[in-house]
Amino acid sequence: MSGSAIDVTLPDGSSRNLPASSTALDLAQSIGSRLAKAAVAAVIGGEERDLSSQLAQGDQVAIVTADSDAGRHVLRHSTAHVLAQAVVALFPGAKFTIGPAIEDGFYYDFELPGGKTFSDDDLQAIESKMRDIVKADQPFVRAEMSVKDALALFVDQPYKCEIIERVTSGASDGADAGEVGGGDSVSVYRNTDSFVDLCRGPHVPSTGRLGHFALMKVAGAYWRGNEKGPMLQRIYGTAWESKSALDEHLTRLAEAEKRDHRKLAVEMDLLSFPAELGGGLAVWHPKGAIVRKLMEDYSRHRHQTGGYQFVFTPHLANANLFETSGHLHFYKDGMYPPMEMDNGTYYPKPMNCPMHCLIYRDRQRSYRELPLRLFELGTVYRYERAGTLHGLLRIRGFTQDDSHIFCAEEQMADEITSLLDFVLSVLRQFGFEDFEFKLSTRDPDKSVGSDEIWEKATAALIDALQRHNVEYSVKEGDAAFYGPKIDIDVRDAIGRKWQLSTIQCDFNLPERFGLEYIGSDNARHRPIMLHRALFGSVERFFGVLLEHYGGAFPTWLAPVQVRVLPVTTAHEEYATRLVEQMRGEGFRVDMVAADEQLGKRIRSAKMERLPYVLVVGDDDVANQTIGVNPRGGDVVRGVKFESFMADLRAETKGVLPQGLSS
RNA sequence: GCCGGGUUAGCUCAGGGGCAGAGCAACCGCCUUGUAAGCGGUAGGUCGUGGGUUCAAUUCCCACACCCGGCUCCA
Repeated sequence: MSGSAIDVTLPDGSSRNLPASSTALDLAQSIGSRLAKAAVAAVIGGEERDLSSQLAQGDQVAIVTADSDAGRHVLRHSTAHVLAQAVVALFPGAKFTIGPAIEDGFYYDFELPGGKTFSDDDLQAIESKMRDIVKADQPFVRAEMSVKDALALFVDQPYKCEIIERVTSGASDGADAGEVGGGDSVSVYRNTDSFVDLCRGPHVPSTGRLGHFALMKVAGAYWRGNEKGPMLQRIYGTAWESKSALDEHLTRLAEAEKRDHRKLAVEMDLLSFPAELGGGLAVWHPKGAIVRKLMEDYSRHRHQTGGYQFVFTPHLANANLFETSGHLHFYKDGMYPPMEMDNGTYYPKPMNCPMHCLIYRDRQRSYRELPLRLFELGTVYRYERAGTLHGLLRIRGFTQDDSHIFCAEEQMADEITSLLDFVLSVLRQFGFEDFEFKLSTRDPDKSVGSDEIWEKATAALIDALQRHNVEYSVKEGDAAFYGPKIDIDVRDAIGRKWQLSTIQCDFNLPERFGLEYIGSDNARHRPIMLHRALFGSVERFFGVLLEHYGGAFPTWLAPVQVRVLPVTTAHEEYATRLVEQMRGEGFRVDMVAADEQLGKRIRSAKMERLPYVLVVGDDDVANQTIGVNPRGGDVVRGVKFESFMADLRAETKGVLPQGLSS
């Protein structure tokens, strides 16, 4: 081995001998030209660096390729720089702020002179300018400089100066670190004589490595996410390692758009949001209502057999109740305004828990009654700010599948553990298989109760998660004001994540309401309260389900399960007999008479996403058979009607108890 | 709440200071049909609401309601 050579170690443990002062790109080159072509950055000694970084003797080096998560992150971050350069070139005087890579893409926030805003036409012009920059194959040249020099360099860019000052003064909350790194010096990346951006990197070697991107939309965004700060103009884009990856992404977006629950709800005549009713308030049409009812029936069935007791509580309550619970203190702005009445002030309820506390407190409780599980499909009203409403997913009046479990402290861990089983089992019935767990902990500024009880409650939740042996992430400071919680996310049929269920531990409301039970020691004790919702909001869950199934509800949930189509009028009598028999067994069935051609009627049924279309003609009348056209399957002619019925019964059996299937 | 865009027939959308348009759906005929759009006809509108400019406003301006994309918020 010559003295002027170095050895570096690759991720697989092998080592490689290179000439001294070789760069990461040289290393990639020496491994293979295909790798070098795919390379966008390197990880040297655990740190993400540019490909132009020089390697030293003994370095651990991994080449980051464009088709990895880390590689796409680099591509997107670099593309954001190109966006900034294009905007600065096209809009003289524009101030650029931050431009990070995000899931599937990137954005960059700008402030335009005179408070101007971007239009869709601007977006096209900017994208075209970006393509010029890519074509010019400008290098990304890294430089480190002192804070003083950097401040001088960005003298016309107040937001950049603010970032530099915050990071170097140690005031950064971490969000800025992605831009500059930190320490006494900062790094910048220069593309041209006129364009240089503050950045930690790494970046691709040159803009020619980019190109599979698209600008998606323009939106307002607050500087530093601060509602009281200036409103900036944000441009969102997406960027990928190849044309095919970009196309796939755009196809996924189109697929998601097709599944949009607001669109499907109109197409399938499920529900609507009449403007006359006011924002965020829905009315349920018969076909949406039957699906919702089935969901609720299933929920009631599971709760009834799961040891819960049903309760009902009113929609309004005296302000005193919400003062006791603390809701008025923490969420007054999110509550509907009060109504003054002869004997006091009343509010529409934003939560059911205070009322369940009153039911508990109505009489003295014994330890023998615990855990006491109260369940209600309780409709609540929350004054969501106008700009936050979003179909069924963010709505002002909604129904929670809400339970409050009152238990002794020593029962808490077991109760949470069995609750997790219960939640997952219910969610699985709706076709969800992929779950993620999040533990939210206390925010000292927005909470009540002693440190001690918060620690106990958090420990109980962690214990339950560990007993289930599941991975979970921790969200610091995300808890409710009364206690920590576990939230459960699910992935839907096309891989999107939705937060649905929540299990919350509460030592505080029992104290505020003075809840007690008499223990076996004949002394008074304070119960623990567990809040939990599986669907969360029935409306929101319905919206998620609609997108998850793309409108094609499974047979047990479908508004119409079977449609019978007589080939001609002559077969209508036979068709009617079949319909009556199926309805007699509780199935949801209809018939469309032969006023239109069969092909047209089949098409309509398919567009309505019906699970089964039965076609009956001469052969079928003669042989007591049907033609079965199942959703997503092949047509089978000459099926014995009884055989189809046996399959249909088997398919829907056991979800709901007898008598609740419609 | 903030920034931007939007609202025309039941739905999807075109149009544009001077008689309001299409496709699908609906309704009425004809066709009697074997697995994803048969043919013909009819009807359907205070162009989101209110105000303003104008000889004239669905079109331009303002306000409000609702919707969409984000931001912020989300017990």
